[in-house]
Amino acid sequence: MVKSRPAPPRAHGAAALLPALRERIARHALPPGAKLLENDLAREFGVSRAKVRDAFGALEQRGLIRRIPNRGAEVARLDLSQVFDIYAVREMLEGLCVRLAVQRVKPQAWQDLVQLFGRPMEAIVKRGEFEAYIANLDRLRSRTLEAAGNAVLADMLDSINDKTLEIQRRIIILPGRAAEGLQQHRAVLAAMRKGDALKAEELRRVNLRSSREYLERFQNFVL
Amino acid sequence: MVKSRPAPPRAHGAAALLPALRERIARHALPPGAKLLENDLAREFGVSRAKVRDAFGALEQRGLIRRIPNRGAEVARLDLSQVFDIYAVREMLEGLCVRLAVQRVKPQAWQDLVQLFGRPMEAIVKRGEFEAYIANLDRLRSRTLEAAGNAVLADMLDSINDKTLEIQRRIIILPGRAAEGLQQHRAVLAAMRKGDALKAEELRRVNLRSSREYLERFQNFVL
DNA sequence: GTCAACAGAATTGTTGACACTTTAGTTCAC
DNA sequence: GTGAACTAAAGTGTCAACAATTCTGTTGAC
Repeated sequence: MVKSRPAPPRAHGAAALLPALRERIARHALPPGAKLLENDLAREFGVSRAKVRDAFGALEQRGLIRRIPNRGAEVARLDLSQVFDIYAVREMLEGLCVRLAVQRVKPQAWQDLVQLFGRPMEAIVKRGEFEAYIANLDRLRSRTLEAAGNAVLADMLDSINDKTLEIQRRIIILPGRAAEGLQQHRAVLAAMRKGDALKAEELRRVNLRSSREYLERFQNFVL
Repeated sequence: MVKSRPAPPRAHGAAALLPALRERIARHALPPGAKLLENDLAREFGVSRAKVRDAFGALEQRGLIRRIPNRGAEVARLDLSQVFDIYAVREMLEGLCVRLAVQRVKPQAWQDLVQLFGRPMEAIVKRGEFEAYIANLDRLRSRTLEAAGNAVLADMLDSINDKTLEIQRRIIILPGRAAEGLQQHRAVLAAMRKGDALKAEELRRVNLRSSREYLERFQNFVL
């Protein structure tokens, strides 16, 4: 057998290791159940096994991998009940995030997003350009998180996002979901633009419950 | 100098290390800013430095310690704004916890706690027995968490608790706080006993906002 | 053909030594 | 005395070798 030459990582070094693994797990480049071999990763990233081990520790803390003594590490599997648990928490935290954001910045700050979620996003949904749709959703999300100015909250939503990113992507491509989601996000943005923090919070929670219902209805397809 | 003989830990071994450090930090046995020396801890717990290092990694992930390269680890300091950030998140999550708990178990299940928070707790508050007061509060808390049956939520509240345990203790001993808190907890329990999940959630949030206000008013004393 | 026992390979877990950085203390010029 | 330069000590970061465990493929009895 020829000496295996794994695909070279974008960046070498210990600094790149942990983010790269998070990304791969979140995007299911490493699917649930995949085994992580210390030696392979050490070679691929050009770091010592000890560093890989450290990264595994961090990933385990975040609940992204599962380690069994003497038997190695594998990407954690999410069963449906765990996903619903996450949704319950996420609904509260995303709602809080929107409320804080509205309370902390002036309403005009959202004008560009209101416009982006008007005609441009409608066209994107009509053409089925899911990547662009998701990218704009992410822009809204990060703008809101930044405006909320709560590091603890940001941390928790980050951790949740790592675990459910791929599931969110699969929900968005379900029939009718993108269009329905867009309507809901517009409603949230309208409340934000008016400076109505409580209404924006409630509408964001409605949006997440709606997403949750799609998951419930199409669970066999998504998981 | 005589060979130092540190106070022996309750239990030896790697398994005891992480919980012990969490406990010491949460209770300010290791106060904010205290330096953590790898060698000392390794000797004290009878484990290798590598294990101590692993534990440090976990503590850092949880935000309990701060590590500066080549300069070691010290217990993280919480400034007031961070504590308020935590309170905002905690209000949402504890509220969710109570709501889920009420929705998942039959109302009679809370009867013993309703009684405990009647006369017995009133006497405890009157006599200023803060340790007993806190112990019963903790019983209510863990019962609710268990009934909620949401592991993700439990994890997050756990993490929050580690960071603010000592602050909570200092708030409780503020003048009038224990008595006021008891009234609020009784109201929550009454709603729980009636099976009114939404009302219980709202009352729990009221309780946390009230606690937050005490902190705001007495911040110079608490921090 | 099936299964248990065994041997070798692969993988993880642990340890100790060593290099690097920071801190504290000392010396010495002025 | 004061402060800069140097030295020693303490502590952290890194790595490679070794030990222990699990996995895999093979053999052989029935």
